[in-house]
Amino acid sequence: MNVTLRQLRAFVTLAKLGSFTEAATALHITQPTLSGLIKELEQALGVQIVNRTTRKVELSSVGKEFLPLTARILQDLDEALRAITDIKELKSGTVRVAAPQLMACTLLTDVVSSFSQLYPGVDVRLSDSLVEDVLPRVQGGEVDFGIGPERTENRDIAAHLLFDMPFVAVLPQQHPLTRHEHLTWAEFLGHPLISLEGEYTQILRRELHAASDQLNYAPTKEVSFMTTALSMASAGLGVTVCLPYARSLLSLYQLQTRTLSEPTVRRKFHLLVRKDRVISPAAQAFFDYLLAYVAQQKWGSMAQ
Amino acid sequence: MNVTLRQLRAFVTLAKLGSFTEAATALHITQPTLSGLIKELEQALGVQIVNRTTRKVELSSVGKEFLPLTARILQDLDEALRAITDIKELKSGTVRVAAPQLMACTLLTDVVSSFSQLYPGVDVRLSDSLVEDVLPRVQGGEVDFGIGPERTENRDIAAHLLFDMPFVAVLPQQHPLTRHEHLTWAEFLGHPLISLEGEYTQILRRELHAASDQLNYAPTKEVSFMTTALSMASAGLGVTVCLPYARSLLSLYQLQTRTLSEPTVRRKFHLLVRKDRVISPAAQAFFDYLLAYVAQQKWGSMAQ
DNA sequence: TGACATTCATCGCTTGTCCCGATAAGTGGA
DNA sequence: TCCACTTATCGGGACAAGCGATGAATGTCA
Repeated sequence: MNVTLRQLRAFVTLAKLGSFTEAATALHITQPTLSGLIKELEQALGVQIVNRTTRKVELSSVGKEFLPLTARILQDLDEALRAITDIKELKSGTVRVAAPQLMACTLLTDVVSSFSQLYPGVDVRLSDSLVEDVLPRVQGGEVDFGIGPERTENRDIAAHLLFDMPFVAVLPQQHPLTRHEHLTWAEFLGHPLISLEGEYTQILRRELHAASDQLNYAPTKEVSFMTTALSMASAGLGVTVCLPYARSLLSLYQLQTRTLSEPTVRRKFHLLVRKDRVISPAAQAFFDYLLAYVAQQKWGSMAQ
Repeated sequence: MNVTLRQLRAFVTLAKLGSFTEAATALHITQPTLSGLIKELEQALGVQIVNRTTRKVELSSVGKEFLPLTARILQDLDEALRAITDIKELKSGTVRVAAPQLMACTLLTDVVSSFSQLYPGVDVRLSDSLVEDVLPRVQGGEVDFGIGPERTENRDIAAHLLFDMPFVAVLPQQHPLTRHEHLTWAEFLGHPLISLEGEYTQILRRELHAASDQLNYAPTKEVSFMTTALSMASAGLGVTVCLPYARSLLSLYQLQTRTLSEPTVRRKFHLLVRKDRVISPAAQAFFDYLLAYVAQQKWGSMAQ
């Protein structure tokens, strides 16, 4: 016979109320059942812990030693369950998200700030990463999920489409091109161009070239981070292209955007989650919130 | 559905071993049973705590939070059970005994010292009391049991006979009476007598007088404690009577004892226990030990 | 690429045990 | 000595726990 939680609860309640009948009522069991539980507990312990006559119930000396120990155990258990409930109900918890630097400082900052108002107990940790670092961080379990552009299929990672949006032209205020409501790439590429080092530029150049031999995506300046590119554009050093999710930063720099067509070049971004992991309730909530947030944005109208 | 200890144990073991099959073996249950236990626990908590595929088992983020809490609870429970076992096996525990002062410093000191060698973990606390304070201390629950002379029947207190022994004469060395092997009260009472104040003397006088008009128990000195009386007798200030259980003290004072007859006056001492209480294993052990110790003494041969 | 080995999940079935109601037994008070 | 009240015991019915068999998923090796 083994000690059970029910027996311990019975014992503590009995000790507190000093009566089998009352304690049984409090525990929502019958008095014979409680009697049996205490008896079982005493058998399991091998010692009598309650001195009882039909008139009086009191703890034996062993029972007096045992009571605080059990009371503490039950209290700790309740606390543990409450901790879990808090996590479940998003009163506490942590979400770790890896996202490219530009997204971290624009879209995600917006989302995090409104999510945090809704769930003040949840700690959202943004890991602003290089694009190529997002996937490893998800795979390594450093973060609950990541956000990244399209990737080759990965066995371990599930990808949920977050958005699919077209590149827009980014122009300083008063730039001649701002006179046009819409731009074509051909019109746009005639101006000094700031772009990013690496894949970003190469893939874009390839796509444009594939659409038309005439289109030559040839940046005059290349920097590492889009924030730098935007800053430079704001200073009148050139034009650049980016995705409309960076809206908040664009307006901060007082930059204008225009849709770019012929061709329309789109980028998909995905939420990346490890398939073998169930993410925490907080992470799940943020995940859902992010999807809903993005869904209600009208990126199409971003060309202001 | 409620959380059970078995579920928690299953969870902790599973977390430690990282495999349902292994953990099930360790817990001496089958794998499907363990599977069910974890499922129940997750249902009870309302959250998934283990991410599992057929190839890998690992804790979810919630599970990682829950693990230390449950591990601690189980550890505390084990400790509590061990504490009870220790008490049961007399590796720890406390005995509180109330006894008259003379008995505390003689018989009981001897018993306690040999009992303590046998059960070093048990703490025996002697409460050396006035004879009339023993019973109240037992009744009030201050002590596990008491030792006292015969009393009127008491509803709440059970009395176990500890011993029944005759008064002996206590003589300084070289006292003229030591020449006799045995004494009669008539011979004895002819010498300067030291006795105790109160009931002790009065009852004795009454008993002797009832046996023979000739016997007049008339102390020349009265003190409060037998230890004082013995000390005075040792100094040659008179003779006194006491019960042979004080053997160790008598030999310390180098006092001689002689049996006293015509009449033989006896005193019973009892172990006094509250009827409504089950005493602790340590107290029970000491109780038994004391009875056995006394039983093997040959008080009759005390007249050296 | 496919068969195999391994591991966890699911499903009936049996066994046991848990709890309840009824009732007995014990105790203090009138 | 009876009554009121409290705990202990007992028998039966319902429920659940655990087992074995089986299914499903996944990594491995030929």
